[in-house]
Amino acid sequence: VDSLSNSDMDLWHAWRVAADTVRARIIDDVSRATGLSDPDYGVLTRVAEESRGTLRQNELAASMNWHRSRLSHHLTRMEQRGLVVRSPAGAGVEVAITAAGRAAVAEARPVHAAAVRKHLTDLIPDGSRPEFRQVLTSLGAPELPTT
Amino acid sequence: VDSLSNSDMDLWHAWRVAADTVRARIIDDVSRATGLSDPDYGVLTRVAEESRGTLRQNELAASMNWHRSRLSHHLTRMEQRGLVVRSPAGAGVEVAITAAGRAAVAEARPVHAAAVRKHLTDLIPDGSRPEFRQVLTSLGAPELPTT
DNA sequence: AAAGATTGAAGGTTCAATCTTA
DNA sequence: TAAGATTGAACCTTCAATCTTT
Repeated sequence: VDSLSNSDMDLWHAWRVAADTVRARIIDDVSRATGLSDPDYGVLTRVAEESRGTLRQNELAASMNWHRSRLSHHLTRMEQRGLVVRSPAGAGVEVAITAAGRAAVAEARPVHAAAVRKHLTDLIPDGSRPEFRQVLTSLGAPELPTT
Repeated sequence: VDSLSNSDMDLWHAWRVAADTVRARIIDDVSRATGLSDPDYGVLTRVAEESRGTLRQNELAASMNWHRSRLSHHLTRMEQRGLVVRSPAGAGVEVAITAAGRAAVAEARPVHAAAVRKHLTDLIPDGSRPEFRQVLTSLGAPELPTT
């Protein structure tokens, strides 16, 4: 068939609106309050959770599911703003969070948590949570290899 | 509080992964098969659904929830590729889909429908649909004015 | 050679400033 | 004047090509 059933169309629409809305609201709250973009926040929290505040650029990219070049471009901008520093490490590069970077995360974390609660988790009735979570998990699961 | 409960964190994580995954898969299928980006597809289908294949640029932006400038930049690129044409209309501008634009939509529509089914609706058990849809709708609902 | 990183180009998005026409 | 549209700058993302170190 070349188009969606009413029921599928309806679900698709609700999904798209919800996904766009929730994402935009959370990003907006965080960036408005702290000046950090969503990618900024992701990189900083990921590096900050390492005990040494340090991570191989390669592993950072892999753990965030980013292309090498995306991370490279982004770190260039973040380094210019003093949030992280790069230094050569063997074959690759090591990324370290700076004091300014830690301060930014400390400021952003509670704002982010509040935004997630306000725009997502608080809006989901307790009774619906388990099933909702279950559906989300299956949507995000890796595709089965085609063979 | 400045961080999320385990339950909230878990739900947030599942949400984010699912939202990113579904979006990426659908966009990927469509763009790989037709060369249309997600915004391209959105603009074309919106204009194509008008009986005259024509829409005020202003109304197009409003109905897609886009900023004026975003649409202006995007139409510039689409016009260069021959998918739409702009012409002055009173105070504003009228956007019309071209034959090439219609052909592109015709090609993309079934691909898009199949992708939505494959990556979203087919993965949701019938029994979960009503409640899932209900939750999505409340997430996407407009914020209550804060007065 | 292979892995890791960078670069430039092109598309996409937002913001603020500007221009145009009713 | 006000609504509608455009522009340029800055940031973000992807892709392909290149460079560097082991």
